[in-house]
Amino acid sequence: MNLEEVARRAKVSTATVSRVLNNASLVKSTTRTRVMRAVEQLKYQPNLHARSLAGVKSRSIGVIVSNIENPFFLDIYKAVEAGAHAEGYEVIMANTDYRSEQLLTSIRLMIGRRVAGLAAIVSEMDADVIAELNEHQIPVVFYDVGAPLQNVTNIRVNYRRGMKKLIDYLYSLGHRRIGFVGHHATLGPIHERANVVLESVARYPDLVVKTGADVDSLEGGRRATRALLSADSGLTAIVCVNDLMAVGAMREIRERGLRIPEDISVTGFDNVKLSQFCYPALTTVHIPRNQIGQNICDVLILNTNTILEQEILIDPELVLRDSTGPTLRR
Amino acid sequence: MNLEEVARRAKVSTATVSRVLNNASLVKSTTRTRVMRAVEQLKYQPNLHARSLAGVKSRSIGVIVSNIENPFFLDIYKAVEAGAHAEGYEVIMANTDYRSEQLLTSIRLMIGRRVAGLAAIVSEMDADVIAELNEHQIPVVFYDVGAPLQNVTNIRVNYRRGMKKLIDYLYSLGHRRIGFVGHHATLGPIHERANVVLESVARYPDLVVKTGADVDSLEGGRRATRALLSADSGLTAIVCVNDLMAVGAMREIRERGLRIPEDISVTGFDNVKLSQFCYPALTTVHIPRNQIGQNICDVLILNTNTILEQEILIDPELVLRDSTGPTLRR
DNA sequence: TTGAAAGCGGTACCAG
DNA sequence: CTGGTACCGCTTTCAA
Repeated sequence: MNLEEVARRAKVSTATVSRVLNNASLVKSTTRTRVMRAVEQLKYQPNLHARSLAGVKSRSIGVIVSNIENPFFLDIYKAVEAGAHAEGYEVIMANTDYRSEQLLTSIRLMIGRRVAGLAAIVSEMDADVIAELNEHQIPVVFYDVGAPLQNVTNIRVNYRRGMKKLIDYLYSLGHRRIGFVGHHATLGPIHERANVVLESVARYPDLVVKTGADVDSLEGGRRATRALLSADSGLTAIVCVNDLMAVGAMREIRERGLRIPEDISVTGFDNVKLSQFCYPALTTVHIPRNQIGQNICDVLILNTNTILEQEILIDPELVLRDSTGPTLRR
Repeated sequence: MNLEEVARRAKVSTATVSRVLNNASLVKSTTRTRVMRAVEQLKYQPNLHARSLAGVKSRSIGVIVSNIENPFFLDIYKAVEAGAHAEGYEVIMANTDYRSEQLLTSIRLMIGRRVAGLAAIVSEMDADVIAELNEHQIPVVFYDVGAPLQNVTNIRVNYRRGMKKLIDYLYSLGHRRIGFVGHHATLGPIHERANVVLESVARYPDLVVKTGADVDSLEGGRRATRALLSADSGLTAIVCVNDLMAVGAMREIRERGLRIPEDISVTGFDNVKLSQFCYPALTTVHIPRNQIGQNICDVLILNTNTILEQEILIDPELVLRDSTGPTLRR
């Protein structure tokens, strides 16, 4: 089923059919309806590959995320999709599961598809990946990683500030032995969230921090917490790298017969919807996913980046709920 | 950046470059390496649109879901993706948010992309959508909807049985006033899950059922439950159409100062991971998402459907946890 | 207002 | 083993 068949049926040339379909230049209304009817009858759907090959400007952007099971990434994806659809763009999603070879594969796939722009919301990132991306013209937005470069925009959240607020708050509540639950990708020497927690030991000499990590999931949060509490039963607070893992952490704590927050406080990060619906509701730090998604669309589709090589900085704020409280233990 | 540039640099023809890239027919190893080097240096990525246009068999399948925010759909998607990747296929995802115009749009997009197969995991479905799908040759798998047709496979879960088990269990616990929380798409006259609940009134003459609905989300579950309890504070159990909404329901119940399950029992459906991590852990019905995803791949990629127009039936089983218990109220 | 034809970037068949 | 070339389906001048 192709243009030619439609053209034959409508007794016009393929050029005319094409014109009608792209409601472009003047076509006599009688021929137009004739063509429309043929299209209708044949249930013709244009071959999108041929269309993009023929040199039309690409009408799709790519979004690569580290873990689509984490609502944080899903929210950003959905925000991008909403913005893209509003401009008549399609978005192609890819998931890396924090594996950097998969990131490379995904990037190549996107390039192969000739997307108009690419957003990489990932923690794993090699220098050569960035280099490869730079070879191709394509506009890119990085979140949370990546160096400023030609035609790449960096969106970063000031995790440092967010984490600091969290730690200060816990310290003021009397917590002195804190466990940090991360996932493997957050434990590299580059990663702000874990680092801030570790560094706060310098600011508070009487503070003790233990760190643990597992995969980024409910299960992972639970396992990491189990390991942490088994190794040090004196912890009075568990700081999690994100809300998802925090919900897993709470599960483990409850299972040990401990109360939250009376025995142990728990904090998350991101402020995903789930953090309001779990029990107890989670103290966390809000990351504006919608805004991030919108920024991505602005840069990739509207080209609203007045300055290329731009950096968008977001200052996250604390959200106090019921999973944190003063220590009753010493 | 195209084949020709690579060919020129390697001093061979485009045909040869193509051969090397598709590690096909015999190519002298010295030329092969020469080509490889050119590809490497130019960081050449083949244009996938051109490639599929050139008539190679499509290496991608489409998956359309009603609500990607509901982990149930996400799990199926991921299962399909895993199976597809194992066979070297890509999967393109589309989300309808339960809107049937969006379903039509998505289907057309998939056809336009010339996917090798299409899975529609959706509740919303018009007859004309099915008809349109039937015009094109493409193999299709429906979940939960759709009539048997040429080259379409239907996967269905015996919701009837699952729901019956749930209701029987609650009845045996002493519950006589039950609220059902659905989302709009489940309240049509076609929909098994809601129907079974309604029909059970015939089996148990002293049973009273109230139904409510909202959007398929945590929030929706909460709002629907709020409406239900405001209208009838005598309900002793809330049966939810899925786990996501059940978690929302539990939130509302707690907020009213009621205990689960002492005051009100709650049930979910699907047995998503979250149902084990919420508090209290949710009594639910297990739907094997991995198996469904695998079935989809089998049919769409491996063509393991010996009989076309096949129907795969799944019998779901009850999972008892902590959100249900005997009624203490009358 | 419409048609003919030249690509777009690959693949694969046919010669050599 | 390698090159030439005819498509694949659509868009877009250029002419008529």
